[in-house]
Amino acid sequence: MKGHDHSRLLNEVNSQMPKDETLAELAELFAVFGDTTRIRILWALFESEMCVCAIAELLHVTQSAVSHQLKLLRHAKLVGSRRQGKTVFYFLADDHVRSIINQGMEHISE
Amino acid sequence: MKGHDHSRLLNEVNSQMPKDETLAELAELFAVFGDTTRIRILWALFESEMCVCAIAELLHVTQSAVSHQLKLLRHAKLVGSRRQGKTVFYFLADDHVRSIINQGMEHISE
DNA sequence: TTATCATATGAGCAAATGATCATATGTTAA
DNA sequence: TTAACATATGATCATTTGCTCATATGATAA
Repeated sequence: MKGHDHSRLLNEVNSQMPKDETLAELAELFAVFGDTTRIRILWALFESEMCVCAIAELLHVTQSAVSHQLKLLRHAKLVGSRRQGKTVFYFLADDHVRSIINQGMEHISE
Repeated sequence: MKGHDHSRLLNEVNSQMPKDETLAELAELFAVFGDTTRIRILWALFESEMCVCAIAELLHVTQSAVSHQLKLLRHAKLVGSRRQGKTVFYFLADDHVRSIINQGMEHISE
């Protein structure tokens, strides 16, 4: 046998681990938070809903870039949108977004 | 002038935004959570501290891969380590890790 | 209808990322 | 000291990611 024995610990820990599929989903969710542009978009929406071009102006990035990132945020169900004439307004989907970001802020401010 | 006017909203939102540097730090933190291998490592450490080779065995990944990822987790201050003889034990650094992961789990289980 | 504004999206590219392999470092026992 | 084990790390490579450009779609007004 190679290395020392961990079988007892491994069994114990293994029995408490969620399915790999779940953990992959979780990682995917956090990956969405893991980009400066997207974090800045989310933070902007803390304050109020905004249309795409306002977000682009605010962050000094292309409309295209914002639109691409909003697509990701939508798929992760972190933001919702409503159309009003030509413009589309985006808003935070729910309060998990705030909670998660707040926890993150607490961690880095130490 | 191009597009419609947002100056009032932009000023309002802008005044509430943290520094770009802070937001970048935040994104970097979440990026660490944004990988399946690292999430699985963190989850394993929920249960108890573990040495590198035990983690590698548990997750069926190379010792090298685990070691590289642990380095990232250490730099993000998500895990700590202690040496005991030849083996190094890793453990969760604090409870923010649990809170953040739990919030994430809540979001995806809906 | 056409023109214009607002947003979405596909293609292409440069940069970042995660795994592997080989090797280095650190620790203990013989 | 040497041998064996445990961990760390540098180099390399394939994949992923985020941006830009060009263009498509959607909506309104003239």
